[in-house]
Amino acid sequence: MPEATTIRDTVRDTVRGVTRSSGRGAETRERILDAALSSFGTIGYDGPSLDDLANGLGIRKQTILYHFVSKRGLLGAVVDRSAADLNAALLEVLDGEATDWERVEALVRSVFRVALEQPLLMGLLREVSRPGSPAAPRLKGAMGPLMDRAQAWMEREMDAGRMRRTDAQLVLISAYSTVVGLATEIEVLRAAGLEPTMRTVATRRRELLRFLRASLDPQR
Amino acid sequence: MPEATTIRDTVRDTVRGVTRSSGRGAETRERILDAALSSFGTIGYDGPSLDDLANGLGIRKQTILYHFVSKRGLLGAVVDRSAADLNAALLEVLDGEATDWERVEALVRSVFRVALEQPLLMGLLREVSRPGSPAAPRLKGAMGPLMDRAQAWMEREMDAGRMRRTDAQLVLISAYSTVVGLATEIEVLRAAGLEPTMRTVATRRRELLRFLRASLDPQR
DNA sequence: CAGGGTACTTACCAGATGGTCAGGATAAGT
DNA sequence: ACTTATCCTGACCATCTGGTAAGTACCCTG
Repeated sequence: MPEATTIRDTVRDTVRGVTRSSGRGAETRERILDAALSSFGTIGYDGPSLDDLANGLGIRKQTILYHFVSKRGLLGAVVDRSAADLNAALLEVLDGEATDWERVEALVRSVFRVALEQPLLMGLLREVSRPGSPAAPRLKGAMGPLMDRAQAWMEREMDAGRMRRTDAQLVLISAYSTVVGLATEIEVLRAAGLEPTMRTVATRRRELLRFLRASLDPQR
Repeated sequence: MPEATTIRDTVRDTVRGVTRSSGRGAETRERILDAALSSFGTIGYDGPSLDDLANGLGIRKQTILYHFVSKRGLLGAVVDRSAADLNAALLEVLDGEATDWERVEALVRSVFRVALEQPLLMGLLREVSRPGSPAAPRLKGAMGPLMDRAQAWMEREMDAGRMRRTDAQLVLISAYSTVVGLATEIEVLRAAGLEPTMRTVATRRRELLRFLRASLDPQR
């Protein structure tokens, strides 16, 4: 049975990885997740073999499979953990007291802060944005609710006239692409032999804010 | 000898693919290149196996290897052909009569036109921008001269005071990232179920032009 | 018609990869 | 001391993958 392995095992694969999350071997588990995030985020899901990952950790591949059942299970766990990090950063802002345009600015700054602190996470995002990526649905599931919430909030703001009326989803996607593109840009800079400076990032952030302002701000 | 296969066979692999380029089987060759561009540009170099590609074409995998010697040779040929397309579009502008800022605008429009007409090519660019991609050096070799020329031209303009003085390379990379990011954005839009509209592209182009203007235009 | 180059194929293979299975070690509970 | 659950490992395997070897069919040219 070489086919029909798309939805079924995506579900099955993570039953164990999710439920049992603390105990003696939790440390190893985290180390595996860190290494996987690093590798998946840079060279992609198919980049490292389980043996590669295991060797890098001084561990046998079977240990990885013990913790995550399958390679896709590992990917799922990595995506889940990273999405949780992003969600936490964004929820903090969404639950904060900033209002209207301030809140948009705060959201953007928050995302860019995460991008700077955890470039690997951005790499994973970019990787996951690829068409064929097996993690795409997983990420959609993990980040979807937040996106829906953001979209709903924006539409409420629009209804109240505090935000110019446009397609909220389109704006969100555009913003998302900018952030993911930032990861790409950093990689390209590195490939060209230039260390990414703070200036690059700041420029992009300014651009994104300007774009959002142009799309959303009711005055002007 | 499992290692040491980076530079040597990149060179060797394409000897045949490049030299013999017309004849009876040239049609098959082009069909293979088309399919490879499409697959590499969407799901990456490791995405399709040679069997996948061959099956999609109703051909045996050995036929592909006959024409391109190895899978990397195929990738090299795809990158070369795509880079040639891009080069042609850009050279047309560079050799044109537009001057100063007009020329920058013409270049940007030219690139975006190519991006719209050949989205697959953009996909390949994005794919190639990934850190581990085996095609990165190849693209660098194929596009490098043009980039150098553009950079030299920009620096001449700067010396002549017709262009504000900044790091030409940085500006080029930024522009490149924007274009590649556009490809990503289109993919994300598709993944979200939205057909990419002309509006998205136009917005991005306007942003890029504004960015370039802000970076380069001596007045303002 | 002999000979050689071109285009393509069948048969086959060595290595890598994800994954299974049957343990072994250690600490905790009874 | 015996059991049990957790964590980890060695041995093994089925499959897939890029690649090689050895043809076959079809021209064209002498």
